[in-house]
Amino acid sequence: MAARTRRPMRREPSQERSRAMVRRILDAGYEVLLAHGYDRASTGRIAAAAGISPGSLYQYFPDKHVLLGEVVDRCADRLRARISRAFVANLAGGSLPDAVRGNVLALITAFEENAGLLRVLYEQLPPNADTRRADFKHRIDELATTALLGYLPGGARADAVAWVLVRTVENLAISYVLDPPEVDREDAVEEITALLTGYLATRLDPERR
Amino acid sequence: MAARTRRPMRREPSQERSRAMVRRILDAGYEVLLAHGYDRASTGRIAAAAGISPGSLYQYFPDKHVLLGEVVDRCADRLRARISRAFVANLAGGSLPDAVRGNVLALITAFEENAGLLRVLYEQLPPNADTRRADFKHRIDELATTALLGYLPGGARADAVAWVLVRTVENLAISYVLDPPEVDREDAVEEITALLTGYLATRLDPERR
Amino acid sequence: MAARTRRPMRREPSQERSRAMVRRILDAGYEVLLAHGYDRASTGRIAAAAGISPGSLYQYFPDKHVLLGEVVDRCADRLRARISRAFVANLAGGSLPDAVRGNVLALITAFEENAGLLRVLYEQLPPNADTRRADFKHRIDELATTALLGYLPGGARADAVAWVLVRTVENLAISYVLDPPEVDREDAVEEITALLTGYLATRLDPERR
Amino acid sequence: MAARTRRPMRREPSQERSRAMVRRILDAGYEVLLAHGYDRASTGRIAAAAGISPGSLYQYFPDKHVLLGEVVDRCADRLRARISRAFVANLAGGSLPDAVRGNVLALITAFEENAGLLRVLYEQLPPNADTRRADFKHRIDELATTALLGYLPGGARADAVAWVLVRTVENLAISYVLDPPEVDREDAVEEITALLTGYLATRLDPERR
DNA sequence: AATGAATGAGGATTCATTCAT
DNA sequence: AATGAATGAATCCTCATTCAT
Repeated sequence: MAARTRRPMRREPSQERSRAMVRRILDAGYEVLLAHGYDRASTGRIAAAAGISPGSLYQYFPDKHVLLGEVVDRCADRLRARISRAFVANLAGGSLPDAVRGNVLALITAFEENAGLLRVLYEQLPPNADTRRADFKHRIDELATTALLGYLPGGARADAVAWVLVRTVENLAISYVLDPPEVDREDAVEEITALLTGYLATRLDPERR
Repeated sequence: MAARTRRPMRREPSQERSRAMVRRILDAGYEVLLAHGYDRASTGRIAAAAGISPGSLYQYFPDKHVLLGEVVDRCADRLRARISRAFVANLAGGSLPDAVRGNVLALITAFEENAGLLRVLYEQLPPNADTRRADFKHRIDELATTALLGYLPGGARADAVAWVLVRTVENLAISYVLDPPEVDREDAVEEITALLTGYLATRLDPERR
Repeated sequence: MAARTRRPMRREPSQERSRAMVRRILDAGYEVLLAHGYDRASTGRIAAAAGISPGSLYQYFPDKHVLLGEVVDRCADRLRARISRAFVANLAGGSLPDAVRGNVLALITAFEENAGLLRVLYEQLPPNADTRRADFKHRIDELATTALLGYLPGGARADAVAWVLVRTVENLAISYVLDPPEVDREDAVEEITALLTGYLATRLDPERR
Repeated sequence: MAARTRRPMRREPSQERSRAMVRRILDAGYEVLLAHGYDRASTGRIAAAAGISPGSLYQYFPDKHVLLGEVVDRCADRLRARISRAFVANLAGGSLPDAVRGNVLALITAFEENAGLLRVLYEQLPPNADTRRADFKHRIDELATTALLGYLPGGARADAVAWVLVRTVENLAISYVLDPPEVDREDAVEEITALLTGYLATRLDPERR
């Protein structure tokens, strides 16, 4: 299977192998995280899931928390990428309500497709990794804030407005997915859209206020 | 094997005593939870905090998770009571914006005064107690929904509207407290109020729609 | 086997039991120390030797090093007691050479009878317990110094003289026991005696110098 | 199974290279031993210090203990050489007390300049290397014994006398360096000299006895 | 009812050693 | 000869739970 290099590897495929191993471990960590939850994600289980020996983990990560931290980072990055794509696909919409509806729908869908991951990120606490989750949130924030600031007038409260909008969409979408109400999906989307549209209309056209 | 108690228990109001003990243990659990976080909340520490022996915990709770579950329940109940009072105090407000602003402010304040508790409830996961947090949320929901349904016309989507409103206020208030944005408190309150008022206006007076 | 106390132990025999357990653990630690050496003295082995479970060690000692520290202390104390008795038995001797010879012999004998223990104390390093061994030495020092200062005039160098004497006897005795030379025991004792007697004679009677 | 080396090894002076490598490893071992102490002297750290891979150690040493054993041997040899030079420089002295004083001083100085090494040899136990330290001692013994036997009459107890003298000087010097008493250096040297001179005088001139 | 000592499985981490390349 | 990744046993310690008293 391996290349039959006669010379002692001048092009260091070890770099490659190492990265593959890290990937494998992170995948295993992710798997264990979803399957057992944060506190049951022991080094033993992760090693087993990665098909390696427990000691080998420490060749690639200094300790368990760093490892799990990177797992969570990867989760977050994936989710962010997914969301990013969703937003981009809906920015070009026509009327304001349509654009908003599209984005809300896209966000909910993105979350629904990653419910397990969302649950880990939002319900399984990395004990002292408040930071990490905050980081994740802030990264989504940035993304959405950037997208929204285009629509807003540069008024003094632009930050506050962006914060309200971003937190509202995100929280509602997450609430809808992680803690589903007994409400039709379409109705939910429609109401969220109305909520945001009304607010946005006010903020986009200050005179109406 | 049976207990070798000589005296037939003097008619002590054991029912009473038992309840007092449960209270004491739950208080200890709460204390430990706040002081050490969920995973460091060991039975030993809780027993010590309650001034009893670890074995005695099992006289009152079948295992650690049930115990901590009830602790979390009590936290939630306390918080709910606190919020309930806040709402009640602000329902009688005059104009719609004033009433909304009052409630938003009350909610944020209530959360701020219980930030530690909130952090435990929202950032420290009871490992498989997804249920529990959902329960907590739902109970707050009920409360607020009840309060809000009074304002809403009995249209088909009343539930959806209530859900949106409740989730929005609560999530925004929690976000503001647990993950404070760089936004003035007054600005935040004002924007949240605007968001909700605009939406409520639409929903309260269907004709405008 | 156990006492059939009907009342919940007003005279706390637990105190007693606890002390017995500590003794048992320390004995086990000593045993393991002699049998396997310091670095192989693992908590597991000690627990096994004590016939208890590893976790139980921590009911009585905060960690392994404290436990082993106390084991070493006990060794040292035993040895010191042994030596103390030996000295006392020989202090009443008649002529100076006889008294010295008696003490040298007593010390060597005491060490010979505790060679294993001596080996642990002098050849098995408690990694950071330099302190501990120094303590042990100093305690023997005190003992011997006290004994010797009686013979010395209160000259300025009394300390130096006592130090030389004590270190010399002790080190020679230990060297003889731990690292036996190819020299007759009697000859060794005789030479050590001569060494010390000559020096003492000089120091006890300054005029001769 | 056999090594698949294509070229017949170019006639490299492998013998030479091998010896150089062994030296490098032993130096690394010494360095690690001084820096981290015996139990922290892991193969990994030694390999790192030698700038080679852990696996390569096993090309030159069958296992860790042999490696460290040789490290200790080298330490001892170096120390012995140092001491040897010190003795030689002081043997030509005039009067007996002067010669003795010179040697005592030289020994203490030599030990002081190698206190770290001394500490490893005397306080850090090679777990079962009782042997090794004894070896070291015996080699110093030989040296000093040889030097001293010149002064001694060939009586039956020459060995015992030499043993007493050597052990006494060495132990006192080591005690002084590793476990410094609260005694002036000069006083200490003077007393040690007196101790030895008195004894030597007796033994060198049997008639006085 | 209460105790609290005892348990023992489980967890994170280290490290001497091996082996495919 | 050299590498260094992989191993896996061993180590220390924690903690939920039980049980004799």
